[in-house]
Amino acid sequence: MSKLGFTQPLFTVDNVMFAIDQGQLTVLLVKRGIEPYLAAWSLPGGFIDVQVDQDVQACARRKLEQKTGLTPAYLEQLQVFSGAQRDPRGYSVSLAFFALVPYTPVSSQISSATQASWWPLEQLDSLPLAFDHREIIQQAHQRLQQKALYSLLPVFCLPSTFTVGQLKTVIETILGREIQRKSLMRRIEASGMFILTEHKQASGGRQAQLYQLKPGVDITHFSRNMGNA
Amino acid sequence: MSKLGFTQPLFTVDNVMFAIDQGQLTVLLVKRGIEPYLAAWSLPGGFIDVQVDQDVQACARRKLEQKTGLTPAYLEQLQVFSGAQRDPRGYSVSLAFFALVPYTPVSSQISSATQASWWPLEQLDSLPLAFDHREIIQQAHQRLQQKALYSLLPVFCLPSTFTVGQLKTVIETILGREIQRKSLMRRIEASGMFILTEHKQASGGRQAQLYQLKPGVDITHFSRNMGNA
DNA sequence: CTTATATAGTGTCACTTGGACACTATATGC
DNA sequence: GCATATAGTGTCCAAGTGACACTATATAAG
Repeated sequence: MSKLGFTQPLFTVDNVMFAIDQGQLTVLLVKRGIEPYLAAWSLPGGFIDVQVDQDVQACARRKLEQKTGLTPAYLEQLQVFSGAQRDPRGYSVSLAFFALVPYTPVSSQISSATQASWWPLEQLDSLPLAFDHREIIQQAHQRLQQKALYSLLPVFCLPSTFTVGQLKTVIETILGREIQRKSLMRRIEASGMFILTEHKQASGGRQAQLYQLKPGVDITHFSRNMGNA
Repeated sequence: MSKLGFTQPLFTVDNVMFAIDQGQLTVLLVKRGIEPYLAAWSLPGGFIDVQVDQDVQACARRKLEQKTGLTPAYLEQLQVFSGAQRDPRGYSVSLAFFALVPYTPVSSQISSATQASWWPLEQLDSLPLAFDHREIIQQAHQRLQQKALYSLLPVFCLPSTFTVGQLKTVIETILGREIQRKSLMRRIEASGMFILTEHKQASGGRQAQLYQLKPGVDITHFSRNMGNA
């Protein structure tokens, strides 16, 4: 049995927070202000503060708040990325989180020197990213796409009241292809997750019903995947 | 930005390894030889050795090998359990793994003083367990049941060649209810994951076709759940 | 006011895949 | 041979999604 006093790895937390902006799936990144990877873009995260953070989830929320000023609408563990090589400072273990939020501009509301910004996934190829963050983002993206097939998780990319059309667009952006409005409406009703409100107009056309998440409901997992996948 | 030198949490790895023995879903536990929770049963795991373990996955395998003499047929990350209270030695972050293996007796092959043993899930209620390991086991059990609904992952609880009847029994044990043999056969064929061999007899009856996992195949994820769930 | 058009929502049928269950196939033991 | 036990197939039904036509209601142009 191991005793205390062993060399421990560096434990950190990273957040992959997604939002939809102008029909594009975007991820929140911060520009690093210190070595290593100085001035490279990276996932908002950092070391846990055992005095402050009740658990790793709380740590993830705090890091997001501090580095970007945003609070995730949805947050779950993704997976651990680890190894001796991934961080030049030493053996590193990083727990990546996967988060969703309605799009909110972020450029000016951060007090610290670090710069935060939303980046469309499509533009990441040409962006210098720190550590193995490119791979982490890719894993998170896959998870998001998977969940969009068997749940309505993408609602967390929308404001508290939204229309079916908006949700359809968000899901299509995440999946990268079109889905049937009819199928989506069937799921919205079958899930029982939502309540109705008044009306609202969209760009020229019939007014759309506004939906709202019932407080405290769990996300329904459907027994079949959507989108013939 | 955090600097090095911060107090780091204790990072550990735990394994929830399942097998089927005599029609019962069992989990592999070891009796603790040190404080805290001396003499309580616990998940095989421990501290990472940054000199030896290439990553957390390798650490999990090493711990299983050292403490139980077994090598998992399947191993994946479950999730992190963390907090200031879960370990009296200090703020603790534990990455739990979820593992499957064909049942193998384990009592005598361990060299160390720690004692390892398979425990049926049904008997855990009356067993004193260390830390929050009861909750971790429960989470792993849920994950296993979920995966059994949309994949043939339970094959990793069987020897390298097996019959449809055996797989059916394993899945039924995991789910705690019966499934249709016909449905299972449809999935086995549709997955393309298996190849055939000769024959084999079961207790009085027609000989059953023996199947074998194709080397290097990925586990198929079906687009619908099985077992009307 | 009428009409074109754009978006919201419904009706309906086909297709896919699991559930149910009867039926056939092949082994063992009496 | 016959009973029985397990293996495997044939077939119909049920549930949920895809496709797509059709209806409903808003705005804008003439």
